[in-house]
Amino acid sequence: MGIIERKEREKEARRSLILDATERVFQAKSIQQSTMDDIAREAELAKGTIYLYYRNKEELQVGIMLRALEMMNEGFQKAVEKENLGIKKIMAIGDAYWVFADEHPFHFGMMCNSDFPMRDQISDELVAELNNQHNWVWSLLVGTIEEGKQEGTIKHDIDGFSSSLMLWLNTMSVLRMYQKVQDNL
Amino acid sequence: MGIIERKEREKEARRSLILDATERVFQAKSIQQSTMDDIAREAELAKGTIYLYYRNKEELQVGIMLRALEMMNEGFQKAVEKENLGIKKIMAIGDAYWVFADEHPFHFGMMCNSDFPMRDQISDELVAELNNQHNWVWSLLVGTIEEGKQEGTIKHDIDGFSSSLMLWLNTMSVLRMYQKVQDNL
DNA sequence: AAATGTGACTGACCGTCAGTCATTATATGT
DNA sequence: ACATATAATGACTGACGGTCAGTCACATTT
Repeated sequence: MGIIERKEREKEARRSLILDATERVFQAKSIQQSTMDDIAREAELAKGTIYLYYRNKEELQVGIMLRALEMMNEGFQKAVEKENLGIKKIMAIGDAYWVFADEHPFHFGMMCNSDFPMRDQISDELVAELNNQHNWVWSLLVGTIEEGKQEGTIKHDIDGFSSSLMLWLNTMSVLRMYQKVQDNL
Repeated sequence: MGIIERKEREKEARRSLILDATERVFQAKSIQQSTMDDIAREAELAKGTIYLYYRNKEELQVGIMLRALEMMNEGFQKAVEKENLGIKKIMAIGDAYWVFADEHPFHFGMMCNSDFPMRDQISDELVAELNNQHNWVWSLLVGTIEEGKQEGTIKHDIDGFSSSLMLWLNTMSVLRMYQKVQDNL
């Protein structure tokens, strides 16, 4: 049945267009200030239609977070592919991180937004996708550190898990704060 | 005229009691979930009365942020007083920071809340008080580093300003992220 | 001690906005 | 052409942040 598949594609396209509109509105006003009516108007749809594709405003927010994560992970993937040695790969990921935050401040901001929506108001699918993306980047970090240890470019006594955690926490949070400080002055 | 002064004191006490109630409500539910009616009920006042003391919900939030900053700065003050050498003082401040985040997680969370209210919705007095507290802790850091340099316990080629910034960004943001990660797992 | 003034306090009310649902429009199958 | 299913709509609802005309206890004046 090609019809069902076509409908599926169309539905997916709609979802994407709605997210596009949401991004534009969120970027123009703040998230708080943006209303569902704004988003509906921007998407050229009735408000009720939005709710056929996203359960509530928070799902829209998570949808954009997901996009941001995917964009960043893509950048990581490319960064890793360019290098051969584990230690170089880790450094390339670090660079890609800064580049992403610099080139896509809006998406970076969305990605590490701290007033994170309650999980139970979000559809299981979205939560699962979020977890997927998080796991992917996580195992990339841990895996690359392991790789470096095998090659000898990273010391053996370094624990992949905890050093990934520290790397992650540090860059993520410092960048975020730095951005915040820049905004306020 | 003692009456005016008494009224002034009473007004200040009310403000404080309202903040107490707000803290209890914010702690029980999230900030978003808390309604002004909740706070009024908790404070045993009519909703309108709250608005005689605070312009809006966000001022209440800032009020609590201020309390948190004051608490932390007090801890810093005590930490500094216990030590003689500049380098020791800096380390004592670092310890005090961790202790504060550990012992007052709610206030710590409020203090570095990222969905910071728009400044123009907040009374000038509150903004000024916030700036006071920020400046105080800032000059404590920079001053202490200078002190250490004079004594020779901190290297001369260290720039007080930028290293304070890095110290601050690092501890503040790492701690915050760390707390967040702990919350979510 | 009566009249007048003050301002802290109240809670019914308003505008806004997230979210719903009965109705209408459109596409598909026979 | 008709029946059925699916998609889209927008008027409506309820909740919430914020307002304001009115009340009342107490201070001040006459």
